[in-house]
Amino acid sequence: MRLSTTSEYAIRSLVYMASCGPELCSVKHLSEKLDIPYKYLGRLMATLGNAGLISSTRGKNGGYTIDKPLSTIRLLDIVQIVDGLDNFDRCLLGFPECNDDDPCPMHDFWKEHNEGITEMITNVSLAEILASKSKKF
Amino acid sequence: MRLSTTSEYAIRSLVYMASCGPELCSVKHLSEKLDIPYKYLGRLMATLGNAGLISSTRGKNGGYTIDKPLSTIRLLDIVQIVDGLDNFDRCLLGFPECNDDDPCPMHDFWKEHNEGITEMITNVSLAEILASKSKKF
DNA sequence: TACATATTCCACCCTGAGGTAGGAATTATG
DNA sequence: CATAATTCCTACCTCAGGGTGGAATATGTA
Repeated sequence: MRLSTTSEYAIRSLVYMASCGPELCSVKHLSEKLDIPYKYLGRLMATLGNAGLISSTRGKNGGYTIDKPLSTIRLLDIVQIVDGLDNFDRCLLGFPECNDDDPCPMHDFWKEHNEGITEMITNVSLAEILASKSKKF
Repeated sequence: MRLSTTSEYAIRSLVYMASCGPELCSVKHLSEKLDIPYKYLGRLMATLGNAGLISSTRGKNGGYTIDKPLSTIRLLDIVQIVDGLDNFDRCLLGFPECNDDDPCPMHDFWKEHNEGITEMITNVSLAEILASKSKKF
């Protein structure tokens, strides 16, 4: 019942970048601010860049920036790029066919939570997350 | 947002055993009925036995049986034995200190789902699961 | 040129899932 | 009673994938 470490890194990095506005964030800066391994974060940011979620600038004073409206970047998009969506909207016992008509033994107990989480990651965007009162990244 | 494969195996096996009543279930029988790798299931059942959740009988016509009231075996107990509880009641972004007073950026969005799931696995027992109308194991 | 930064390739460690090989206990059967 | 069959049990081995670090390369700025 958790995200992968990589997804955690990605979300935290993007939330921090969003909080910094349009200015460039280098991997080194992000790594130090968020206490994320530098090399690993470098590759993760490249992945997010290749997916079109962020854009990069090389050379001195380079870095990454978010060049899309924050409300268009949903949690779902981030997780999908990093980990895929196989672990979401999934039968708790792993049955490929599990629904109201042909439920697994856990279906009735799992359904509401599964749907709630799926709805949450689908609808929550960086804009909503930034509006929270958190002091952490 | 899923259980480990091993936890899935454990729950499915115990639900099936519960549905069989007090009679012995061999690993071979369970493996074939539930389509779970034989050797892997053997070790898993031994683990559940060592933890006291089920009891074993060796020799011909031997197997495993549940000798406790089904209402006393909670989903939490099963998952705890197999995987531990580190992945439950956990901050979505991995912060060790995350609560209403010092929340992470995702806290407000994750809290209700986290609490709901924790409450579900804590309160649902094999007795309730057996009462469901599922035809799968 | 010198430096800072992104980007890519390779090697490593740990864990989960699964397999191989045998030992220990109990029962069926000649 | 003796032996074979069945079953639990335990110790290692393999393999893939996630997370990590080192090193080298590409690309831009001062």
